Amino acid sequence: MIDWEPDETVWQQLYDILRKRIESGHYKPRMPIPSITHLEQEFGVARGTVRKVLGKLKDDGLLRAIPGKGTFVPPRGE
Amino acid sequence: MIDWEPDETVWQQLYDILRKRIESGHYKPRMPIPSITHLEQEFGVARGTVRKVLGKLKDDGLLRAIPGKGTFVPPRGE
DNA sequence: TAAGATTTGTTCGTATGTATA
DNA sequence: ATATACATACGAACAAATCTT
Repeated sequence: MIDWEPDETVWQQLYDILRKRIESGHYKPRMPIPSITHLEQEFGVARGTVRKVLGKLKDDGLLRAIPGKGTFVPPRGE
Repeated sequence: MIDWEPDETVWQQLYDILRKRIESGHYKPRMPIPSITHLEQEFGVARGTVRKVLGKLKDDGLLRAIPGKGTFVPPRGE
């Protein structure tokens, strides 16, 4: 999934992948996405890289994190 | 704060600034100073530059870093 | 009530690559 | 060539919130 001889950086590629999963409905509103630890393992990247991407998606309003619970796709319009 | 057409290098200027903050008591003993990430943002410099300066202040005995916790001003005499 | 597991959040430590002067 | 400075990316430890047993 991640290209290790990249035109784009790792975090940019991961951003694109997760954004598509949200916008395509693969990750559904009101549902938690996989945990940071799970995403690290799924994509073989470091925690910091995952957190950087999730931070940007939060800035975009596409995700909302709740400490101790998980990271959610907000319901539409909220 | 940082002069971008410098007589001194960026890291030297940052060293002077942080040293003054420690010696003036602006950063107090037993208290953590702002994180590396915070200092990056406060001064608009790169992580490597902050780490270079903190490394020198540690060599001087003016700071002590504890992984996962923070970077502290040691109590006097310790 | 207490203890453990899970999850997000934060921190320092380290390495590599690129660009510039 | 060397030093400066930036960005990226890795790892590890610590902390706090939440939930379950």
